[in-house]
Amino acid sequence: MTNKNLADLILPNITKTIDDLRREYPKREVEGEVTRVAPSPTGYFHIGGMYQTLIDNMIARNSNGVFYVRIEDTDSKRKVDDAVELIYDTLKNYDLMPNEYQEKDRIVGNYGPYVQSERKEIYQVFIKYLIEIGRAYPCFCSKDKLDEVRERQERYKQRTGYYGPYSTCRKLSIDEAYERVKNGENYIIRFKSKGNFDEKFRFDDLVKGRLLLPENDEDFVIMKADGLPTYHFAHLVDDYLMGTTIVVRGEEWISSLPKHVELFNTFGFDLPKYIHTPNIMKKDEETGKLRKISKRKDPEASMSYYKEHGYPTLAVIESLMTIINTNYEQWHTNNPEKSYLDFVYDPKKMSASGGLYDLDKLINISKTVISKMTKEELCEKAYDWACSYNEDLKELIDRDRDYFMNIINIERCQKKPRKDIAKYEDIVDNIWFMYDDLYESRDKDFDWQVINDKEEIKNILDTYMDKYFNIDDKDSWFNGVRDLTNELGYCANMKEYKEDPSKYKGSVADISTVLRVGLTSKSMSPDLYEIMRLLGKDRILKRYKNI
RNA sequence: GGCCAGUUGGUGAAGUGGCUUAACACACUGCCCUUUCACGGCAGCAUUCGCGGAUUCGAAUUCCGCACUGGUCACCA
Repeated sequence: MTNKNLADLILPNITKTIDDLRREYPKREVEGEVTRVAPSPTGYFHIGGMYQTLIDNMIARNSNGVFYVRIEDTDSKRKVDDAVELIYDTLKNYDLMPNEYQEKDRIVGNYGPYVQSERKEIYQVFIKYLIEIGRAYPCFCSKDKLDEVRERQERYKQRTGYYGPYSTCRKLSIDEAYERVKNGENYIIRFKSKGNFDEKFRFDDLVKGRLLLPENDEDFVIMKADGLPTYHFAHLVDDYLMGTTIVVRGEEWISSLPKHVELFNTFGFDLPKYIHTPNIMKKDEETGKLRKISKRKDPEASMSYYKEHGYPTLAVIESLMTIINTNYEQWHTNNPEKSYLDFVYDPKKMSASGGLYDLDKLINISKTVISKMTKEELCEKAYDWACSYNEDLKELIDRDRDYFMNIINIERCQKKPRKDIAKYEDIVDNIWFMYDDLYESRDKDFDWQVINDKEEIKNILDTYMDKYFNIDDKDSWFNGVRDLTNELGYCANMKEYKEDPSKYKGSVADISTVLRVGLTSKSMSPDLYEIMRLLGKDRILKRYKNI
């Protein structure tokens, strides 16, 4: 009995060789880097995935290379329906569609299939070869037995794992292994390691720099009972065949790097370059400590969070850019008119430690992004969002699109536009008082600030309506306010007022506040004159009289 | 517990032996501008770079030890 016999027994249908596959997937002829993002279809798009996608995309674009998506669905237990759709929807939404991918039955690119479950035979060609040369073997150990061994290792403070003296099935003779497979015993395939844990090797990571890691000596699983490969093996086969030159993945993979290195070396394949990205951290509300952002505890870990709340995609991208490359913000302020697409990513400018994802920062960036949009652009985006997430806003825009645009346009067309909207979700709360029906139905807490006396408020509003009402143009309107201020014994000039406040009942600021609160019920609003102009005389008078 | 990595203000961070009295941005506070709020402008916010020791004329930067934080140790990726 030979290894060849064993390989044929385990994988009888595999007739292709690695050379055949090499001919089917020839070496790429691209000048730039080949990157990939490899999500698992678990029905969840993690912010860390978006972060990596951005990096992959930039590297490929900057170098004139290729960026592709590979769906890693070798874990049938975790697979979720429509998850692949969610991945591509998110990528499209952020305008990050790759050069090569596979969506439904459509394959774009020559290195597919880009879904791992459809590549089973390809992996098995490599696995069969390994069995033939005696570098892989079937393992019949049960889960229970493995657990027992691990417990014993822990008890005796040994390293856990299937290595050295613990790799029992490795010692089985070919004849015995052959018989047991033939008899229908359950098994998986393990890699036969030749490494020595006490020997270290150097490894250069593009972000982490030089690492010193122990060689792998574990006979880890490469093919599961369902015939699909484990991540480690799929990584080898796919990234070799698909010609990946830079692998971008989370730093949790560093500890399995020795396995990958041994695998690549065994086949004599060149190792890709690696970027191990730091984890995205968050401050825990309860303990006050930093921790990895969590799928279960933190809604903002999911990309759906940003969509639901109506953050512009550009704002999310830019906030991620600030933690991807520490010099991004500087670059952005120096090149305000350029798109983030023009930025050249540099792995050396990436922090090696975990970066904190700060929602406050996102809000600030988002306000700036929205303030730079034209009214048409904002209206369109807000409307798209409202169609799925906010009936009220959709209704307001449907009712009168121009009126809506006029409202959001207040203090927009100036060198430093107003920044009061961070997300589409905020819009209704910002403008409801511009609509009579909402103004009638909402609970209003008139926030009068300085002048609180009912009689005085009535006096101010009455005098204003009688004598000084004028919204023809901004100057005459303001002059009216000034005259009103003087007549009632307040100071119309802020400088004079500040020199000696005791000489006056108050200032033009106080009068303006009364006019603003009387009209909007809020002490904070965009430019008062613009609001008045949009509302028109009748509606203003009606509201003032009702107070 | 073994192995690997990280540790600079409230936060993201710049920093690779003297240009650092530690940049810049967010947050916060104050002032100014402004008819109010916001926007904007200015200023304040780490006497100090996790702790201890060593090297050096000189250390956030180099070396050693310790502490803490994170990652990993699956037929999950």
